[in-house]
Amino acid sequence: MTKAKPTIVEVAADAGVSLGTASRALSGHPAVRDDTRKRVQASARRMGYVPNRMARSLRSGSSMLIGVIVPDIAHGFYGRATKAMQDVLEDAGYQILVMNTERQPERERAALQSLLAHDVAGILMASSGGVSEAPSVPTVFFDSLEPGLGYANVAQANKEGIDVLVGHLADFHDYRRIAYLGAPPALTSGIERLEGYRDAMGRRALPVPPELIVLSDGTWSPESGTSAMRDLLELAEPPEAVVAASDTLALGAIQAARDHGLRVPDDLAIVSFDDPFFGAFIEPQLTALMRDERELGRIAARQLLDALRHGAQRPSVEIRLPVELTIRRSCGCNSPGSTRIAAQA
Amino acid sequence: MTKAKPTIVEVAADAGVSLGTASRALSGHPAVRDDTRKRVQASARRMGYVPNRMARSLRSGSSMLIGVIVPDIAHGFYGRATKAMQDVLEDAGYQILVMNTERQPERERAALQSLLAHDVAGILMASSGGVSEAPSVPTVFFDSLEPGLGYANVAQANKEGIDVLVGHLADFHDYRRIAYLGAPPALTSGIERLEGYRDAMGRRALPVPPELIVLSDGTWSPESGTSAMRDLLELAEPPEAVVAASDTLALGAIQAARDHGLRVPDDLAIVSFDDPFFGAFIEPQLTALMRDERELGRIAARQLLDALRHGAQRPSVEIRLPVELTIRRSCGCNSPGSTRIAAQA
DNA sequence: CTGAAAGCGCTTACAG
DNA sequence: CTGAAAGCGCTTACAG
Repeated sequence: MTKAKPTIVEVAADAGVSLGTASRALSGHPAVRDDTRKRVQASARRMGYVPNRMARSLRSGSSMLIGVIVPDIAHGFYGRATKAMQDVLEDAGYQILVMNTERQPERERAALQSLLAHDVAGILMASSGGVSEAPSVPTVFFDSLEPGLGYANVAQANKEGIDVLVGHLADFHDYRRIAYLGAPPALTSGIERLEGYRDAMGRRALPVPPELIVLSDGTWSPESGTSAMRDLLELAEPPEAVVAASDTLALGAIQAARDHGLRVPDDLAIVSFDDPFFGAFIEPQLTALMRDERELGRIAARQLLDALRHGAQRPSVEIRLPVELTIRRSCGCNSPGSTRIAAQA
Repeated sequence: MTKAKPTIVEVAADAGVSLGTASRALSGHPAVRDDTRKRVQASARRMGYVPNRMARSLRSGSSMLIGVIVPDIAHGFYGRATKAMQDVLEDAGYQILVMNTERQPERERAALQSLLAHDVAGILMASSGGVSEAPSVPTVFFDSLEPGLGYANVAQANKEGIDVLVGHLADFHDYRRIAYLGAPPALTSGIERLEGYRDAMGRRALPVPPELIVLSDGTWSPESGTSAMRDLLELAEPPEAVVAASDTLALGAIQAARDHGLRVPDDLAIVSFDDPFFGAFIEPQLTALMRDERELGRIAARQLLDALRHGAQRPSVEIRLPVELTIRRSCGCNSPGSTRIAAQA
C-alpha cells in the first residue's frame, strides 16, 4: 500500500545507465566497472528495488521454484517433512510452492497442472494416487512411492517397522493373538504395512484369521481408528494386542478400548507405527516407532537438487529410512524410559 | 521428464489460427466463433497445453498469487490456519506461496521481499516482529497484530480467554495462588495474555507477587515450558494452580510437575490457553480453551479477498475470535465430559 | 566496459 | 470474428 514497486528501467534511469548495464551490475556480472556497479546498487537500494522474479524466470527459462504436493500440510508428518525440504531447498536458492490434495487424486492432478503452469523446476510429492506417468520436470516421490517413476523414491522402512512392532509384542511379551489395525492397502504405507504384518506373523508361525485384520476408511483419522477398533473389540475372541498402522489410528484405538472399559495395556496392548508428537504425554504412554520426517524431507529434497544439478537420466532409485522403536508403556512394558531398537531397511 | 511443454504458439499453429485467437478461444473471450474455439480447445487438450502463469501474470499484471508468512508451518496452529486460508483462496482462483520465518525477524523481512519479488497480489501474515511498515500490497495480519497496519488484523480474544481461565480457577475452584506460565511479552499473544492475567487477577483482588509470573524463552516449546515451570515449583510457597499461555507450554509444565513428583490436578492444577490436538488423550486430560484456527484462517483470507476486490482504503479493522473453555480434568474438575463457556471478545 | 536489441509466453487494445 | 502488433520486466548474446 506504500509505494509502487520500481522496475529495473527506473533504477537504470536513476543511476544514469542503460537497463542492460543495470541488470549486469545487479546480477554480479564481471564486466561492469566498479563505480558503475556501486552507483546502480545505491539507486536500487534507495528505491527499494526488488527484481521481478516472474520476468526473470520467463526470460532466463528457470523459475527457481519447486512444487511440493502433500495430502495435508496441517498434518504433523507432512508439515515437518515440508519444512525440512524447504530448509534444504532455500539454501540452494529455491522457493517452494506447496499444494494440498486432501488425499483426492483429482485434486492431485489439478495441483500438478498448477505447479507445471508455474513453471516449477522440479517436484517433490507424496502422492495419493493421482499420478500415472512421470511429470515433465524432475520429480522425487516420498512417503507414497511410485516405483520406477521419478528420480528417486524415499520412504520409511514400512515392512521392517511392522516386523519390529510385531516382534516386540510376540517375542518379548509372548502375545499370540495380535491384531492389525490399518488403513486400506491403497497407497504404499497402507500396502506395505499390511504386508509387513502378514509377513511378521507368518515368520513367527502365528495364525492370522481374517477377523484380526481391520481397516479404517483411508483418512487415517483417530475417528476412523476408533470405529475400526470397535470391530476388533466385539469379536468373540478379542485380540491380546493390536498393532496400529499410525499414531492417529492408535489414539483412536485407545479411545475405543477406553470406551469399552478396557485398560491399556493391562487388558489389551496397543503399539503404533508412528510416534505421535506428544507420545510421552498420552495415557498410557505409547510404544511406537519414532519417525524422522525431517530427515526424510531432507533426503528427498537433496535427491531433487541432485536431479536438478546433474539432470542425470539414471533409473529411479529407492531409499528407505531406518525405523526405531521407542518402548514406553502401552505394550505392557514397565520401563519408564525408552529403549531403542533400530531396524534398518 | 516426458514431453516438453507446448506453448500457445504451437497450439495456435496446430489449430490453424493466430496466437491471439488461440488465447481468446482458451480464455473464454466471447468474440470467437464457436467452431474455432472448439478446434483450439481440442488442440490444447491433445497437446497437453498448460498456460504459463508467469507469462500471463507478467502481461496481465495480476499474479493470482497470495503470500502467507508464518513462524512455523509445521506447528499445528499455523498449519491448520494456512490450510483454511488456502481453501478459501483457491476457491477464488488464487494460489498461495507459504514462507516460514522460524520466528526470526530477519527471515521475515527476507520472506516479504521474496513474496514481493513473486509479485503476490496480497499477503497474509503472522508476524514475528520483522515488519515496520505496511507492505506495498494489501496485507492482512493474523495471530500477531500490527494495529493500524494492513487491511485487517485478526486474532483470538487473548485477554478474555485468560480471564475465563483465571475465572474458572478462582471463582469456581477457589484457588487464590494462581501463577502464570507464559512467553515473553514480545508479540501480541505474549503481551495480551500476560496483561489478561494481570487484569483477571486484579479484578478478583488476588495478589500477584512477581515470582508468580514466569516466562519461557519465546520458542513456545514444551521444553521451554518445563524449564520455566521448574522455577515455579522451587518457590518457597509454590502456586496452587497454573495458567499456561499455550498448549505446548502446558505440556511442558505437566512434565515438570510430574518430574517433581506432583500429581495434577491433586497437588497442582494446570489449565492452558490453547487446546492441544490430542487434548483428550493427555494425562490428565487438559482443561483448556478450544481454538478454532480454521475459522481464524478463513476470516483472515476472506478479509484479504475483500481488500483485493474492493481495494478500499479503509482504516485497518481488528477482528477477534471468541474463545471457548473446555473443562476436563487438569483443573480439578471431575466431569468426564466437557462443558463449554464462551467468551466473546 | 556499455548500449541497443531481441525475445521469454502470454494478453489485449487496434484494425480490418 | 480474426490477425498483426505492442508490451509486461527482465536477461543475454551482439556490437562497439
